[in-house]
Amino acid sequence: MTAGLQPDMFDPACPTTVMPFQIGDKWTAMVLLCLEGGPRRFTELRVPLRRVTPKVLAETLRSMERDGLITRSAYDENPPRVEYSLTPLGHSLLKLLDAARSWCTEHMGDLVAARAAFTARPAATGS
Amino acid sequence: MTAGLQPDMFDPACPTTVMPFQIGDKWTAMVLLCLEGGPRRFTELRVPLRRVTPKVLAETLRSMERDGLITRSAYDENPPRVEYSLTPLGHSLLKLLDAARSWCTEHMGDLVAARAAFTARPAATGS
DNA sequence: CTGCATCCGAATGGATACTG
DNA sequence: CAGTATCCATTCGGATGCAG
Repeated sequence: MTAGLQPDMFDPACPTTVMPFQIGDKWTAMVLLCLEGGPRRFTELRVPLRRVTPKVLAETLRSMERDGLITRSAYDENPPRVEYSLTPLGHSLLKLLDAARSWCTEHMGDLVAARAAFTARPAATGS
Repeated sequence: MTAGLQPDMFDPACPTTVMPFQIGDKWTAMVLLCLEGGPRRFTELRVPLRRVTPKVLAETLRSMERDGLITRSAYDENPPRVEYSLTPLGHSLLKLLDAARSWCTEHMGDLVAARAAFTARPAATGS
């Protein structure tokens, strides 16, 4: 496979962005997801992650590599090519991420309802 | 139960602090854990969380309440008393947290090893 | 006791521009 | 293409002090 990544893979409008769960840095989980389908190149990752600047993406990738979540393979060609891929450890994290996503799917309604209820509450005892 | 919380429940030296997960804000997960055994009072939470200032704890609690993770019960007594307890939603999150902790337990070795390997690496191609 | 207000410092995340 | 370097804005966590 390794079909191109969908540019709208992480729609900013997606309500899951307000989920109370985070893996690593802000973009770590998304990178994990992007890498799920096979190795990806730096620029390739920037497509669905178009909100991230190269600097931040590089930092994220670097820390993920440091933690053994991904592998960086640089090919000394011209033009240069670098590929990032998931390690077994990264894959195992993916499972956890999946659990988190399940939770989100399952309880998003409650969450939204809770927020709505909370917002509509201030008219209580006091003012 | 509701026995007193252990002051060293979250030892700063605990290596799990470097884990790549986070639920909500920095302290959310710990509050969740503290509330696992039953309702707790504000000051009571400050014992194991002695590193957190009242302001931040209040903020954390507030946002957790907003998300329907906990319930805040204020008793208009003298002296004032306020108790926080987990909602079903909070409990369900606890399960997820548990999954995360399992992952940590299981893969912490890999993580530490990866970091060590990464640190010891810079002597590669170049200087 | 509870927890809000103000001010502050550190850390993140990011924009822009430049290099191998 | 794949980053790095510099600078900047915002946010976050926190210290201190005050109020109900």
